Amino acid sequence: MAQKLEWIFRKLHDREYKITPQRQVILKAIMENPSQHLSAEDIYSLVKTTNPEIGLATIYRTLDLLADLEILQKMNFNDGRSRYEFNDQDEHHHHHLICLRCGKVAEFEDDLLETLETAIAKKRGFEILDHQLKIYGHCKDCH
Amino acid sequence: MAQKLEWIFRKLHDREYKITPQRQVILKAIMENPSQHLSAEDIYSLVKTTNPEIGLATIYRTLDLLADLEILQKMNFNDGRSRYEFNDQDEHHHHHLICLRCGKVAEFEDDLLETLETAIAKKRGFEILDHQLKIYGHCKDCH
DNA sequence: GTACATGCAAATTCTTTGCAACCCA
DNA sequence: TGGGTTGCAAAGAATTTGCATGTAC
Repeated sequence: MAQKLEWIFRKLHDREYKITPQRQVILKAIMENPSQHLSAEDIYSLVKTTNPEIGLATIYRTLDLLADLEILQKMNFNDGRSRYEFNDQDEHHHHHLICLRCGKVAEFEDDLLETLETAIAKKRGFEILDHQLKIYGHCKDCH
Repeated sequence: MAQKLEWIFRKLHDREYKITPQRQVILKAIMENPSQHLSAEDIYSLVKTTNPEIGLATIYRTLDLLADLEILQKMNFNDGRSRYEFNDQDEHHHHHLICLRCGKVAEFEDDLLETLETAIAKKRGFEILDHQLKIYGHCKDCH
């Protein structure tokens, strides 16, 4: 984890972005809450406990930056706000099972899509960079 | 197409919703612009040419209603607004290829996901009602 | 020292809501 | 007729922006 942070700092540094305390605490907050699909507001409240003076605009600007750098992935679950999580390109992609009753979002891993992707790429001349699969339904508890 | 409209009117009627002229023109506008992934504002401008007095709030209320009835599907392409299209449950699901350069959204059909879905359903006890696959990359023209 | 970052508040944008007038069934 | 619907304007919610001040490098 410290290793991951270092890697990110280096990525920022390489592109001449400053490693500000705000950026550090925001990254730490996200890192300490894995698989939480945090919104800007979520991160704001997490970070305000240690850095009360931080502004919500800084959160938004930082999240935008990190998403541009492909460090975070910006996602949307149709609940009116964007949510963010690490974009671990080295790991397998994971997808989301969204319960329409309780709203819980679970994750699952999968490789099956890869065969599908190569087929699409060939057929449509589309260069695939990323994908997102959302499955809606009722989770075990609500079913 | 007239048949589809009739089916929708019947669905509305069955649930005691009124078939107002506004609802009719909104449905027609969406029907006459297939595969366009229209936003509320898009539909507003389409409809205003023939019904200048219509209000944007009516568009939103109608789209909400139609999405609740699963006549439309509400989708999100991270461009800051919701987009809508018919939810043709009888047809095969189609998914989206989103170009990160020009923003074009193309569709493709697929059944491969079904094997994946039954596996998930069994393993996680998750009852699947719907799914959405988005693939990001560069389209043929931008590549 | 300087250009990039931040905090604050105001502005924007999308969407929702309250309410009186309206009109489909 | 009467309750669902509409249009309008105002309210809300999420996100962005302008600008003076602050600070990483």
